[in-house]
Amino acid sequence: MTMEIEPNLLTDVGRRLRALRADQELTLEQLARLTGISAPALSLIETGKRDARLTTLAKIAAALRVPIRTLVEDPADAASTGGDAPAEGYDLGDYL
Amino acid sequence: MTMEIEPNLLTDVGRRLRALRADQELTLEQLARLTGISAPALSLIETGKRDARLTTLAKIAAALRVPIRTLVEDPADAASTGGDAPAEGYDLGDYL
DNA sequence: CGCCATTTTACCGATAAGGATAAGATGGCT
DNA sequence: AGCCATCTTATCCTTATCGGTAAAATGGCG
Repeated sequence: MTMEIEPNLLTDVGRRLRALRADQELTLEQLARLTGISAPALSLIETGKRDARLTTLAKIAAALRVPIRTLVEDPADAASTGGDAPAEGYDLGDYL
Repeated sequence: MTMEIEPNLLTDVGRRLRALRADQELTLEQLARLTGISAPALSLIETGKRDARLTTLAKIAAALRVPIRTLVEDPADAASTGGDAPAEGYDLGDYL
């Protein structure tokens, strides 16, 4: 029951990224020039095979003119989480 | 006015992370055990000296029980961006 | 079918992430 | 002042990102 880091995180981010790029009708080559990130690297990220760094995601988000949040999080999930509240009330016991 | 990749992105993320950790009164050591990320690595991220990978941020967010968005984006900025709309209407000309 | 754009995969080299450990800072406390 | 917890910085090591290039899939379209 040890909640392990959502194995499809990278796949989901990749799917969203590809959808956004498709919306703006950009090729990997074009997005590569806009971001300074090579097309092969973008391909790996879109297919969920690469664990991109934060600044890499930021460059992509900037080029696509969307907030980073759009790449990183499922909009539906963002609503369910309520707002921003730290969740509170769960004790770590003496595990620490 | 050419918005260049926000040079203080890492610093901002670090500040938010440290604030969240302080709220839950966790030491770097404790967060390190919760995330599997070493305390020195966490320190570098919090001080904006390290460009963490997406899965690293995800592990931290999970341990702190907040959505990744909370670490990555300023809540004020999230409001100003409107919602999620791709911004549209800006032509790349024949730059591509 | 062949061509061509787009994407994927595979290599290379440089740079950086991340764990481990240990050594300095920093700060609070008696 | 000393002690102690916490945080920072430094070093070494393994592994991964990322750009570049080139080669292989993939997919239209005539």
